[in-house]
Amino acid sequence: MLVPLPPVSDLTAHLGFWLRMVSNHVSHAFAGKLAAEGVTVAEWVMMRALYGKDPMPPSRLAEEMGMTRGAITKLADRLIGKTLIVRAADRDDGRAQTLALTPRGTGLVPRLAMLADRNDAEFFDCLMPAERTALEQLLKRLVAHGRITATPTE
Amino acid sequence: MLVPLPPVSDLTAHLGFWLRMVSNHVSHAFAGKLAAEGVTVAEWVMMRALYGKDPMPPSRLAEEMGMTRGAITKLADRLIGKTLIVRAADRDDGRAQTLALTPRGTGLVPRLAMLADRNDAEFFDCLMPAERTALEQLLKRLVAHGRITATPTE
DNA sequence: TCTCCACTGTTGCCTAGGAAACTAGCTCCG
DNA sequence: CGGAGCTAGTTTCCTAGGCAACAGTGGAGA
Repeated sequence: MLVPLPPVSDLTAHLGFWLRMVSNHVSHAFAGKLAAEGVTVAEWVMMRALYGKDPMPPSRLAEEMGMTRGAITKLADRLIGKTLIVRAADRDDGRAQTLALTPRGTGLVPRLAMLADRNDAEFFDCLMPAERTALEQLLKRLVAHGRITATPTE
Repeated sequence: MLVPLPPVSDLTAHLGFWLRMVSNHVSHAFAGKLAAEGVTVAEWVMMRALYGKDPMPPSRLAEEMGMTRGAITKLADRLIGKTLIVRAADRDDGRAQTLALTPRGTGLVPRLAMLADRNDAEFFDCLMPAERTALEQLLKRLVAHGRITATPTE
């Protein structure tokens, strides 16, 4: 005789499920737009982090982007290969490096920012202004409550 | 003489940014809890999809989970290696396979579902019931508007 | 000054998933 | 009934990131 299975909460019962579903989709769509410019989301985030700032050590980027230093090394290598950023030795500390946008990289950032604006509009313009605000406030509350710090890249 | 940089919208100006920030964090925390049971998020989603259902072809799982068939093959291989699911040849179609939970897999699903419940509570219990509802409605509206279908795993 | 330890960045090695080529079986149509 | 094309799943190659070991440099204390 068959024992009935214990009831199990549905996947869709979790807010985390819906959050991830929307987030994945929005990010994936954005990745597609960036790909047309030959850039990945992680590359965009790094370039945006460098834009308008002094040359920055990789360790700082690792912290801001929530990635390991190893991953930053490789990500930087790729951007250097595309001549979008440059790596330079730190003047004072023989161990340290700094990363900075090239002119070409600097010129690209505003174009990519436009794509980000457009992507956001594409998904969130269907909400009323008050709803957008409500969503933003809720998300920021969750960030604060969960002590969430890193810039998302994945 | 230095030309001032064009102003560029801040990363944090986008709802997609906050969405991803929270989503990543929630999922990462969940992944940590699952890891204690020796399971990944993708493995959990596959097991949950099989729970209480008839044996299912990989192609159907690929569709539901928003992954390629190739990825499903490998994911299934891993779960088979852990004796949590089994693969069987389809009775009628010589090409087709079916996947189904083993008794051990079936027994594990409720334990994992508890972890999912707990993870959701950890992040979202700080919201008032009305706020939870509001967030859920907004996310579901976005899903509907963006024609989003696949179960998120990444 | 020399030694030990901390810190910075880099380098394998490993995992996970996508894209596309490939195999095997099915189906339809001549 | 035989071949062309379709379909299901697998396999291969590639990318991206984490982890951990590593090398080189700096700094503090004996």
